[in-house]
Amino acid sequence: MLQITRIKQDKLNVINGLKKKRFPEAEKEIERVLALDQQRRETQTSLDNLLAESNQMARKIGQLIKEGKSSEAEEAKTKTSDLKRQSKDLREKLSQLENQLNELLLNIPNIPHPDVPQGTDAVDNEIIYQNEVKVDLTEGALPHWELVKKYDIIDFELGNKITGAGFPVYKNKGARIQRALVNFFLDQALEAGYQEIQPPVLINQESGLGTGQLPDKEGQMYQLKEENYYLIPTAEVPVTNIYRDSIIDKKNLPIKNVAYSLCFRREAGSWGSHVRGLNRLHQFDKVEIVQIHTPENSYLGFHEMCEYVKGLLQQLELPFREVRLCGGDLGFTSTITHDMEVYAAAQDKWLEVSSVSNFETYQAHRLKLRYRTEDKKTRLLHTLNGSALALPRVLAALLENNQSEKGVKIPKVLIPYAGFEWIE
RNA sequence: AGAGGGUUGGCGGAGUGGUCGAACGCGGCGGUCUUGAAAACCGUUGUCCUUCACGGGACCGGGGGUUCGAAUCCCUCACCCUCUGCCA
Repeated sequence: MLQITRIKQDKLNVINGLKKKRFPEAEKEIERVLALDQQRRETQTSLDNLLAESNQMARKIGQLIKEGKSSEAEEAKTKTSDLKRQSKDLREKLSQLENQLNELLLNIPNIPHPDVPQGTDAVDNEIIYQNEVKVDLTEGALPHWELVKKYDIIDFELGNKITGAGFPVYKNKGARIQRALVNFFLDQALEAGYQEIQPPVLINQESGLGTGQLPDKEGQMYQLKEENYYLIPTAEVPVTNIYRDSIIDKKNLPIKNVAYSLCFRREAGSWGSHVRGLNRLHQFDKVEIVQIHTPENSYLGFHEMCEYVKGLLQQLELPFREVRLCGGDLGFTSTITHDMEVYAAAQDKWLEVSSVSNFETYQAHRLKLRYRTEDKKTRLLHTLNGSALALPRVLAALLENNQSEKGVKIPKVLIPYAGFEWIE
């Protein structure tokens, strides 16, 4: 959520930023916010004055009763009834204004960083890095959805039977390679100084609001109506919400957390014939990294995270590129996002396996996540997160790129984790 | 799931209608003392809104109500604890 003070002080840049993000009617919405805020403050002032008067009267009445002057007290009581009615009205008006303002702000996205390129969709994204790894596919190479059948390691039909589309069953070396990937990713993160967290996979509404999945992505999350809980779409939500409503001691910064979790996404509307096999699932495994920084340091953290993720892909010997998302493709809550895409050779597609973002104060404002400055003031922190990594597409690329007549070769770093060198 | 008890500041813990934003203890911060530290002693110590400022206002789990006045009374929701039930 954007801060009103920022909108006031930096209106033009905010509007331009929203336009870059292709937010419709930016000027109009911002003017509405400012007008509502003006009204809100005026109402608050009148209410405060009224309450101040009431408080004074109440104190006076108490005094009179103590002194035994009951008739004077009664007289004063009748006077206050009018104040009471007025303050009740104002209170209602104020909370209405606050709700309206909140509603409006909740639906205004974050402002992109100046480095974010203009553009409307993925076509306008900027490729800022691509590594040197090349793939030599043998004749008759298969896409991963064929390979998993051939080696009997992932069963999509079985998943359909048990649950439905997008809930695959991992079997044999398929299950073991999953476990290997998770452990490899977690160990790497620990080595890089991340603290490991195992969060709940169900979250309440407040947590969803805190990181901005609500109200923006309500339809994308599975919901437990009975309890009003949501299945997490990413560990970002529970992990970042650990720090909701807190003032962090500066000496504990930066915070670096890593969490492995299952992720659940309805992917409503985005299911189609072009998404096959592991390319898009309703349930998948992901290791997520989260960092919390002071505003001064958050871009150091951002770049560190990008480099870290690239290091993982390099170790897995996968061809990948780093893509800076353009304004139109940028997520609702993000200031800047770099996607890491691996090349899956058999289907000849780049697959997103990680998304590293800096949210600056956008989440922190909703989360009330602050730290104390030298002069003892509280100030919003910056939150960041990234996948490190999401498993299915990494696996898809590994299978497709490393296949040969002999089978699928496991990358060196994973062999100690997997306990085998080939899927055959 | 049923019955009962509870939720107060960073923590512990008073407070059951009238200067209570809240005693007291611990912790934190500043100081005195000390070569330094500890101990002792003195002072200080919540968040948010509003105002250029003085100041004003809100917050004692969340929401609502009673009252001139609520941390204190009532309703409701959430959570925690104990016992019973169920269960990996």
